[in-house]
Amino acid sequence: MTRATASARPPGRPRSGVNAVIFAATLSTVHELGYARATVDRIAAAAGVAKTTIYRRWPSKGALITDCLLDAFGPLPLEGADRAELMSSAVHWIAAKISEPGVGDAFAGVFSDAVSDPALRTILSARLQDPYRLALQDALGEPEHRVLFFIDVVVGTLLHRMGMTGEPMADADVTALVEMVLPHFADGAGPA
Amino acid sequence: MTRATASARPPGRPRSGVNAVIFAATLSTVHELGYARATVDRIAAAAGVAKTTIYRRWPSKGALITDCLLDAFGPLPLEGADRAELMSSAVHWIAAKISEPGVGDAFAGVFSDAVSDPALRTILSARLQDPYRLALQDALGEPEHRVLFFIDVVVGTLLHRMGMTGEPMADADVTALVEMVLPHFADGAGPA
DNA sequence: CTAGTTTCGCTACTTCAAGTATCGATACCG
DNA sequence: CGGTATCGATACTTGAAGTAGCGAAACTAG
Repeated sequence: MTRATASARPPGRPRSGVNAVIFAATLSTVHELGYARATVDRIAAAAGVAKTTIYRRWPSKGALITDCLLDAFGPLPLEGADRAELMSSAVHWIAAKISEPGVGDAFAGVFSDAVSDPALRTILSARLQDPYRLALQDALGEPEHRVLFFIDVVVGTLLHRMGMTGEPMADADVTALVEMVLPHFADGAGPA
Repeated sequence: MTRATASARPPGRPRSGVNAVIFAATLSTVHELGYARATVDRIAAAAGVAKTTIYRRWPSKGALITDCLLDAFGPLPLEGADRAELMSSAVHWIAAKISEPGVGDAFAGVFSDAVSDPALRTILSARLQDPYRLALQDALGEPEHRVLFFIDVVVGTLLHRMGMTGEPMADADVTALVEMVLPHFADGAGPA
C-alpha cells in the first residue's frame, strides 16, 4: 500500500511504511485539537516521526490532509438495486464518513484552506473530488455538471452543518437531505 | 450609521466614521489577494488607518469579516406574493450577494476559520446566521430546525461551489437549486 | 482655558505555525 | 564497497495574528 507498484525499485533507502500511522495520527490529532491547532509538528510527534519526514512525502499540510481523507474514505460503495437506492446509500455513506472522529474537521479545514489557495484547490479537486465524480457519472449516467451540482449540494450541506455547529449532521437530517435530492435527480427529471 | 445611537455621548475622543471605509477596503483586499493573504495589515493600509485602530474595534480578523459581511448583506429582502416566490427570491438574493467581488471569498474564508475556532463560530452563528434564521422562521412559519436545514442546504451548496471552483455558482445552477429546494419546503411538505 | 478621557497613528514586540536547510546516520541496491 | 535516498534531529526563515506603549489629537465638563 505504501510501496509504489513501479517497475523497478528505485535506488536508495526505501521509505518506511508509516503512511498509515501518519494518517491515523493526523485524524486523531485533528479530532483532539481541531484543524488549526493540529500542526504538522504535533501530527509528526503523535505519529512518532520527524516533521521533515512528513514534508518529504507531502508538499504541504493540505496535501497531507487530502491524502489522509482519501485513505479514510476509500472507494465509493456503489450499492443499491435501483438508482434511488444507489444515490441514497451514497449520501448516507459520505455522511457517515464525515461523522467519523476527525474526518469532518479535517475535511472542513482543508476545504477552508483551499478557498484562498489555488494550488491546494487543484489538489483537492483532482485527488479527492474527481474520482468520486467520475464514479457517479458512470453509475448514474449523468453529465459532469449535474454530478458536480449533486456533490455541491450533498457535501456542501454536510460541511456547512459541521462548520456552523461543530457537530456532524444528525441521521434524521441526512434522511431529509436524501428525500430532497432524490426527486431532483430521478431518472429523466433533469434538463436535457 | 457609524455613530452609536446611545443616550449620551461617552466622554473622550469619538471614533472617526471610517467603518464603511474599512469594510470597503476589506472586501477589495480579499477580492484582490484572497482571504488568507488579505492580512489585517494590508486591510488597514488599504483603508488608510492603523492596524491598531482595527483591533480597537474588532477583537479578531474573523469578527471584522463577520461585521463586514453583515454590512454587505444588509437585511434579507422578504419579497414574493406567495411562499414559493419568497423562498426563490431569498435563494437568488443570497447567491447574488455571494457573487459580489470579495463577498464570497470572505464568507468562505471566515467560515473556514470558524471550523477550528469555537469563539468565531459563536460570533458567526449569532451575528450573521441568527438574524436571517429568525426572519425566515417568521416569514415561513417553519420551526427552527427546518430553517437551519434550509440554510445548510442553500448556503452550503453555494459555498462549496465557490470553494471548489473559485467562482460563484452560475445562474442556471442557482435556479436548479431553487427547483430542488422548493418542493421539499412547500407548505405542508415537511414532517409535523 | 484647563483637566479628563478616549481615540488616533505609529513602531516595536510576542507568539505561533508553515515550510526550508543541513547534518550525520541508516538501509538498500549493484 | 560505493552510490543513493531515506531517517531523525535541530535550527532556521518567513509571515501573520494579536499586543504594548507612546505622544498627539479630539471631544466634554467645569
